[in-house]
Amino acid sequence: MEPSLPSCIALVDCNNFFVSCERVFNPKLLGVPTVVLSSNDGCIIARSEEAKKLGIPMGAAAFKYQKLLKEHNVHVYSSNFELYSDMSARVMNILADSAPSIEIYSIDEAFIDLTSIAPEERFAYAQALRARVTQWTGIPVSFGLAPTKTLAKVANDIAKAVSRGKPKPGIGLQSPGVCYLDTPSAIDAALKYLPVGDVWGIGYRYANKLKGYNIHTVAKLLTMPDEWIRKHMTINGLRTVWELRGTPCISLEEIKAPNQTIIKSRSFGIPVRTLPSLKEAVATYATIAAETLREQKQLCGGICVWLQTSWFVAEEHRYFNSETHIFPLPTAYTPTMIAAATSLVEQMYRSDFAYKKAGIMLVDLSPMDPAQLPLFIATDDVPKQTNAMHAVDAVNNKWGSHTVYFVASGVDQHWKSNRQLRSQRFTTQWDELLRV
DNA sequence: TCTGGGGTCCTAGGACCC
DNA sequence: TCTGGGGTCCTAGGACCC
Repeated sequence: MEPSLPSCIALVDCNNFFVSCERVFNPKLLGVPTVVLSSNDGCIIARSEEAKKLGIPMGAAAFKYQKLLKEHNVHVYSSNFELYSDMSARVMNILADSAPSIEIYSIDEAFIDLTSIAPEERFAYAQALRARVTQWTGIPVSFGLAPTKTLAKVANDIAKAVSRGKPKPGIGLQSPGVCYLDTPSAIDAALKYLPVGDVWGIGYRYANKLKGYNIHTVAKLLTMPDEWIRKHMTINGLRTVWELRGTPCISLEEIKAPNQTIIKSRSFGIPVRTLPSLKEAVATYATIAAETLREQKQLCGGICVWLQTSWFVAEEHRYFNSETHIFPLPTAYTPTMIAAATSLVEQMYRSDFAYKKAGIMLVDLSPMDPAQLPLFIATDDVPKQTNAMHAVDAVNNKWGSHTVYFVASGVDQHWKSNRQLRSQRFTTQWDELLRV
């Protein structure tokens, strides 16, 4: 008899999440090919099953598939992150209410720890929870259950295959959208022919490198000695391998660690050539970054700004530059950050380029409370600044973001990203509610 | 042949994830 | 014409300290 496994982690993954969100509010999209584009309508970042069957790859440049999309009447949407974030919160709340403990891993994925549930009840538990999420939110989800996070990812892929009508006979317990790798032999069977590149933690570079050593499947990878893995794939690769062998090395993080950096960057809807427009853009990014910073109750010690042209122009028309400003006093005060960001843009700006993108990064973050104050710098203004930002945030939270804003961000913002194909923000804006 | 030993901090580059 | 945005971690090497 096989011994019972010590731990059980479930990976819950929303199927084709952004497309599924659109479908909740627009049922005519059900069963027809549908895709969602990235910011600035650049890439295809979510595809319905029907769209995948047309051969549209993940991350494809939208303009390259224009013709195919039209020919097959594919429904195309700009991304609507306000909607997706809200739908994500609904899914996560249901999971958090039901599960013993949860780590929200990304906008469409969560790990939950089912170790405390009796092994013989876990499969039915997952089926019931899956049905509840779909019934309450309209979002289809998949559950993969296994002793470690990395194996739960593998199980989740099988669960999705079952949903598509392609079960893998003899590998653990399976039903549409649920797979439980419940025994060592089920795990062995799941890994036997699995390509190494399909494993969580092994990207295409490592997959190529492994191919060079004639290692194509996970089963083969697991025969390699620890020292070899450590040498060629660092400690992270070794953790992945141990996880595949059934030993948990990546723990469930129930409490999200504070960000170490905050990045805001966007491509422009049109090529931007003038300094004032670039300054407006980085002032806008500094403003929204500062909002995120204050939301997280953090201060930043520095700001890094970059400007760039498109990568897809002749080399002599390419330009990238970045500069960092260190604040003498860590801050979350928007005007200070706008001043620093726009002054860095002035330093880097060259009039002979067409800029495609700019961005800012807040670095050296520290907690707002208790703040580490310097000895030799006057801090008299800090309480006033804190109160002012508190008031601005309160107004914008109550009456909608951008109710009060800094004129440095520009008024018409003609450089803004394209997103003409965005659906309504059905769940977060009163004037965009679904009409029946 | 052999050139002291033990540390910290920073940065660039490379890897990964969604 | 048109190619996303936002994150984390590890390692090697150099600068610098006593």
